[in-house]
Amino acid sequence: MLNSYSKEDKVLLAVDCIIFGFDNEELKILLIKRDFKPEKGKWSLMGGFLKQNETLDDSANRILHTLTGINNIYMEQLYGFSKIDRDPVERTISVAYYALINIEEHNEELIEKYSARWFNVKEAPKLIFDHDQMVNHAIRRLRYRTSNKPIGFELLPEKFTMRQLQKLYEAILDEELDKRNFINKINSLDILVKLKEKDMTSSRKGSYLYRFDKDKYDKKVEDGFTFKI
Amino acid sequence: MLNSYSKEDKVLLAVDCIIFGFDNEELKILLIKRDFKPEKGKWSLMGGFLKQNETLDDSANRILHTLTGINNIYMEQLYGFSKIDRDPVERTISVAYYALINIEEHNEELIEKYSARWFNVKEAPKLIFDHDQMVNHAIRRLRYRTSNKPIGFELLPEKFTMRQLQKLYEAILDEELDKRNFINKINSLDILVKLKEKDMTSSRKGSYLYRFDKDKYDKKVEDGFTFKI
DNA sequence: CCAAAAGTGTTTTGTGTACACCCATGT
DNA sequence: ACATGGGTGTACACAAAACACTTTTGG
Repeated sequence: MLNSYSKEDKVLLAVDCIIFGFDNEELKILLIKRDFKPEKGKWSLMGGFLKQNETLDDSANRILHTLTGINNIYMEQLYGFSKIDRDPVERTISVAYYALINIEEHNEELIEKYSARWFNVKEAPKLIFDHDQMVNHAIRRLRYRTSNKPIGFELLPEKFTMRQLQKLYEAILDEELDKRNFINKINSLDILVKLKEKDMTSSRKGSYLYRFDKDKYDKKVEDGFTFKI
Repeated sequence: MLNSYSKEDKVLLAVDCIIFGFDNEELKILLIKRDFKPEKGKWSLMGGFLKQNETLDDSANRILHTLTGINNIYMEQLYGFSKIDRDPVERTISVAYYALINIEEHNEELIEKYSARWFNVKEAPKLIFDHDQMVNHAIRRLRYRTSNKPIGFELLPEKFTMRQLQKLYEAILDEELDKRNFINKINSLDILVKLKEKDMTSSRKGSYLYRFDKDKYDKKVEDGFTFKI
């Protein structure tokens, strides 16, 4: 009877999450201030250890929920980090995930409980272990993914203006985009619904609100459409 | 004193490798026939368990060397697979890697020792566990990567003809390409050296051999060049 | 002389990029 | 009336795609 690979080494497996948000101006990441050793008081990604009865996705979901109070967050597995001494306490392999949340939805109590704070990705402090490397990896992946999949909307409220969407892409890609070209491109994709409502907070004229039409997008994909910005 | 995360679960961490080769006609993968339980006699990816003193890359290199006898194989980490029951023997997380080798270089003895065989990716047998999923993942990544990095050459001998290179891209992308457009594109990249030698095996006229000029490519990249096919 | 693969340019089409003015409104 | 951001279309440049004939040479 074969019921274990008993002579093989077992290791600790951690999951660390790069949580992205967008405040209408800058791309941000949510970091926590460690209140435990090692590196107590330093900034870090939110993480945790994989449990025996969880998948990596389960674990990432649990960790994300713990810090934000939100379920069903958009997330994607990034990469496995395995340098021998990456965690000075004990050999730990970490699988990094990145997640996209609507920054308005986070739970203040939890943010306080974990001494968490949103940082502009360009002004984030140095992080513990190899977490900076994880963040860089996440940004690269985010740039690629948002250019080829309509996931940017995860960072916005359900209703948003064209200007917000453009600012979002500018923040992610870290480059300025031409307003007319951007709008033409988005409109040619034909996956947004223009609402009758206007957002009046940003100008006297007001700007129309849009909504991402997921059903329409899914149908177009079935017919061979590929999102590309 | 803090020297272990003692109450956390530890898990077995496997590394499984999708090994690609190219025989001038088709994209192939190297599979082994398991001579151990579970699933003895079934086809599988080559794999192994991560050891305490190895990184994931180390582990993948070791596994690749074990089967092929080759060192310094081009490889890239793909994804972590973690379904609870993916391995019926014991909870095992597997990190998949894909690797590219020149199919001529493999070691016959080792191939025999592990009952390995090259399969056309389109005609591969059903594999154990979630290995089919890993292979699909690897093919998608390979398509993306070969379109954006000059790694296809890893699958060819050092000297190769334009026809071989085109066939390689056709096999990877699983679509036919126009001969003139392909050659024009490759030439415009200006990263190959045309040799004086001809390959006389494929036609009476013979076709010129080329070599990838890595130094030239690296210099061009420094100057902002980006490979794109 | 013929079969088989190698080699070679031009035209058309589509996509990306650059660019400037009027509109609506609250104060 | 004016300041502020919102909204709109066209021309040009470049890259991708379509496309067919000539060359070489061993048998």
